[in-house]
Amino acid sequence: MENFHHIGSCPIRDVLSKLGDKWTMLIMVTLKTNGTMRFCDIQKTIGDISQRMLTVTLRSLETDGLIVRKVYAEVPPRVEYSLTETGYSLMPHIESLVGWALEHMADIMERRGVREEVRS
Amino acid sequence: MENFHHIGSCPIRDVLSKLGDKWTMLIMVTLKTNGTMRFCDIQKTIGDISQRMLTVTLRSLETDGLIVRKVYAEVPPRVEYSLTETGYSLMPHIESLVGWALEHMADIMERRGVREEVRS
DNA sequence: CGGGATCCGTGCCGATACTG
DNA sequence: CAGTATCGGCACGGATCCCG
Repeated sequence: MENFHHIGSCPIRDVLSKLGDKWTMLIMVTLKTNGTMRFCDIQKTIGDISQRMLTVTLRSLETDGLIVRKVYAEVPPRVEYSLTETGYSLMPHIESLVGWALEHMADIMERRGVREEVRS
Repeated sequence: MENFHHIGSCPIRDVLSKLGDKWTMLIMVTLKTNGTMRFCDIQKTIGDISQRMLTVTLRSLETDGLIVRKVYAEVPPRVEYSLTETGYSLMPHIESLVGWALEHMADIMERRGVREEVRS
């Protein structure tokens, strides 16, 4: 853990720019939990993701080699997504982070004041 | 690791909304590496963070109880920041994620094509 | 069913100027 | 030194329409 930043590339910036967006982690956790899934099922599981963002994020994950996209030549079309080995190797670290969140997020929310209300 | 999402709060969304922004993790890693630091030193270490974003992010981290802010009644003013116990407890999980990034980011960058060039 | 293309609002963040 | 205040760009992401 050196002082990476400031020169070329920084692993913190890299990992955050890839996985720090609104939907990437949610999709990967969903795929890890449910295994291979179809486009529509992922969308229904997450619930409030738009078609556009699901497509965009899936494409990005596929490009990065974290998920695989498998198209079946049928009508109606069927496309299935699943984690790659690399994608799978990321999950323990995420779960570790989620574990921390489950322990401390209640306190953090309380400090910050829950008077932000519903807002949505 | 259940299907948290869609109802009330989701630990993934929580943790990402708190730590997923551009500077939070960088500041925490900096503080973990260097220990107690002054405002100006943090800024110089990170290099390209603006005064505004450093202030805003530090305040947010303080509110969440991840760092402590200690003001000394001197002239010129001196303010020191350091990780709290809670903040410290987060770092191993981050380092674990950074470790993963160091192993796989090169491949990911290669896949994505480094033809995005410099851009900055 | 599983997208692609387009338009557009919001909010993050940077730049700048000023202060105790 | 360590901020606060204000303005504004621009990218992220939502809504909508269309297609094979």
